[in-house]
Amino acid sequence: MSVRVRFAPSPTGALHIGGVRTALFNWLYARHHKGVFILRIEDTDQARSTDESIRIIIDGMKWLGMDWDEGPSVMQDGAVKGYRQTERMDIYREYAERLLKEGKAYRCYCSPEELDARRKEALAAGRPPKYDRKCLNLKAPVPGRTPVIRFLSSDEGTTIVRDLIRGAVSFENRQLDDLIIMRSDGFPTYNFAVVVDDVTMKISHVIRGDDHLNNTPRQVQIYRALGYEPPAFAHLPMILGPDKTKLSKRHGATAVTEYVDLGFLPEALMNYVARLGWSHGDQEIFSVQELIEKFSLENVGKAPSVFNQEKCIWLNHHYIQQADPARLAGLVLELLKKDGVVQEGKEPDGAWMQKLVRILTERSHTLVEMKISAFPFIQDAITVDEKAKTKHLTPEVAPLLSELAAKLKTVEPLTHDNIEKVFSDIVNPRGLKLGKLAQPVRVALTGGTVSPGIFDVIEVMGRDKVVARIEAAVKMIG
RNA sequence: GGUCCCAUCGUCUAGCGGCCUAGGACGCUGGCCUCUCACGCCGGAGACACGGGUUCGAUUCCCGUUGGGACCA
Repeated sequence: MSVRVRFAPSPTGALHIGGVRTALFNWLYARHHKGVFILRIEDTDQARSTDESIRIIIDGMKWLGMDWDEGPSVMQDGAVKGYRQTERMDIYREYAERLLKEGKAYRCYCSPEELDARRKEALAAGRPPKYDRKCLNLKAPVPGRTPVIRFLSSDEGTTIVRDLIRGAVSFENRQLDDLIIMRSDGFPTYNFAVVVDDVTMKISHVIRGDDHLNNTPRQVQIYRALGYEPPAFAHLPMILGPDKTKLSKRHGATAVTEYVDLGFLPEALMNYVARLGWSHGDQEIFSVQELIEKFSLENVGKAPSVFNQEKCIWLNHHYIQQADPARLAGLVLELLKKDGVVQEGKEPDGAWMQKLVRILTERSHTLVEMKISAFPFIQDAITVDEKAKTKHLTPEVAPLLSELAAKLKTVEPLTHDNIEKVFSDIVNPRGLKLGKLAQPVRVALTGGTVSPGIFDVIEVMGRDKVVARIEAAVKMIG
């Protein structure tokens, strides 16, 4: 059986982590089985759906490197065409008509108020608040009312959902009432639209969040009523926030765009999200290729998992170490431009940017950290931290700094090893430890007490800035 | 409230009856390295929710309790 899977988000806002995980597992499953991955937009909630949201979802997936074989296209003017439910209205109507004709669905004219009243009544009488099928055997339309269409569900026996992750989950049919499949405004309801979509798109495996597990028996019944065998289901456990409730905005960053802004690399986020609910022995680090090779629904767990940003940062650090310096240089440069630290057209030399990035990589957990560490190298002026100044820029180091500045003026070439020699020549005769000179110089050059190795700093910062800043520090001491 | 799902260190997880005095990773922590901060390396604390079964033997199977979650209302 050929694999056809889909990711079907509602375009009502950002692409959040939960959505990414669902998309990722579908994508990995498709790529692993050399199947087809479809992106489909569930925009029947017209009031909340926007093209802007679709574009955000598309951008997010592209950023992560998830490509799809079938899906909507973004036009020149930003409009989104294809693979969206609002373009498929007549298909839903057609299928609903069919059920109606076959006596598997019926029109219902009950108003929301009436339904509500009867529900309360039932509740008060201790009966389950199910729809009472008042309209089931209606002979003629009720004048002045637009009907909804209800699915006639069976009220005996059980419906078994065969789930690749949960096993067989059974539901008593009498618990399920005759759900509305078409609203009075002519729009299909979620449970009906998904089934019609999945049937017409020949979806083989429905991989989605387990918040849909309870909807599944109804959908299974609709599949059968329509004359199709249901696809294979795989309900993924939820991703929770640190307080173990469903991950949401109040838990901090939940949208992919936020992870971009926080300075994450897409491969780090992908690796992290893949390991949420899925594992492959003890392995933590997976390239995209490995994920595709090793991914299997059998190794997806059942328990929900908490999103842990610390671990995601650790992975990001790992991938920053692995990344090509040219790529990192480009990304950091973008951030510097966004901050206005670098002006358009006045970009530093590319080779130099790479040199800079190389000395910053080791201690950067995010691109944003890297960008901040780059400031002293890029900006003309630095601000010297007061505490660092009083601690390290003391009168007794002034002569050492002066001597250093003088010597650095003539060292040729200005390389790590040569600089190290200069430091030794100043420090050794006096019986001082290197740190005695290195820390003050660090403060003089960067304004703070944290930086890459001081010889690297000097080499990359360049003679002019270095000498000027050391001399300025000497003056500062007075 | 009804239905359904879930339950191993703080977190992500390995474990698919004996290999478990429960392994790895993040985080935390002690040390080493060291020009600062990191990185790296070595070590440490830290979990099978509880109670019944089944079995020669349960983290692993079954039932219940408790606790979480989701959906429907």
